[in-house]
Amino acid sequence: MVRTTRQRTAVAAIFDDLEGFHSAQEVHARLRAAGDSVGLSTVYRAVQALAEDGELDSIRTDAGEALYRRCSTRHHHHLVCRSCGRTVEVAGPAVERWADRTAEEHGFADVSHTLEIFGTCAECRAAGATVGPDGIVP
Amino acid sequence: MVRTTRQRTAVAAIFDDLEGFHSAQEVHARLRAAGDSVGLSTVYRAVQALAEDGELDSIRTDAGEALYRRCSTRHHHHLVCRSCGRTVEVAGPAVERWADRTAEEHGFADVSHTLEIFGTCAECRAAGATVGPDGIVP
DNA sequence: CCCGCATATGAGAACCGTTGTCGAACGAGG
DNA sequence: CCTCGTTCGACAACGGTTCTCATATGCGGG
Repeated sequence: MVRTTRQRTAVAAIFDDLEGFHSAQEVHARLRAAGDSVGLSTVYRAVQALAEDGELDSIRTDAGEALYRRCSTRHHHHLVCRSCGRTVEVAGPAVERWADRTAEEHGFADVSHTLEIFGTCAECRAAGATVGPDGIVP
Repeated sequence: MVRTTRQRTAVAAIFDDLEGFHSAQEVHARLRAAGDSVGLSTVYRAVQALAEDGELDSIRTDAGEALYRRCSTRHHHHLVCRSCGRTVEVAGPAVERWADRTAEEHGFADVSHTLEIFGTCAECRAAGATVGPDGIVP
């Protein structure tokens, strides 16, 4: 049986006030900062439980860190600046349809997908960030 | 300057004999088993270098482990079975164009993207893998 | 309203993939 | 060959995540 505890409620509440993706560690820090301290293990358990219940969406960074966010009803993706990290939410219904259709054509069901777009934003280019051909910032 | 050493050659060679995605640790174990021992750090460095040179493709599992495989020259994405890990390469020129155009509309340059599609393949469904709404296999 | 007990918590350790360190080995151009 | 900068590799360190286990606490039944 699943219990509704102070801690679980607190973790869920954090995501109500937050846009975008956040790590378990960040949630833990925010709770601690708010004086509503919750153990780190508990935060991990809570975000995992929420993700399993479909209340949170999760992605993994290149560094292998898991990030979560409130699952918005509208599905969208992220356009991320490699240099300053600024994020723009973009929606692409065509991409969704393409992904679902492609998967079904190969006999796959329960289809989901992850899509992230990376680039250098106008401001960072203007600021003279020299970027190599591989997008590596020296 | 980049040197061609026994170790780098050995790592690259491993991927010639292998289909699909494999972890650095697995490569290390295979080399060791073949008697052609290479240090673990070296394997990590080698796969990273190969990935940067575009010779290997990399993805990250849900568990945060990095997997690599020989990359075909054509840009493509992966359709991965959540249950058995089988991968299918899929190409979607429309998606590429959409991603580039969307990024440019927001003033981003040097655009790249990552896209992975997950689902349950026909065989795994037939094998009776009961899959929850979130794709969690019990 | 209270009990019993299964479930949840939390501090810390363990875990595991990955990355850093540094002296030794080695490849390539001279 | 020789020299020198690159690479190797054993090992330690790191960071995110998961496990452990004693303790605390919802919650349904009495």
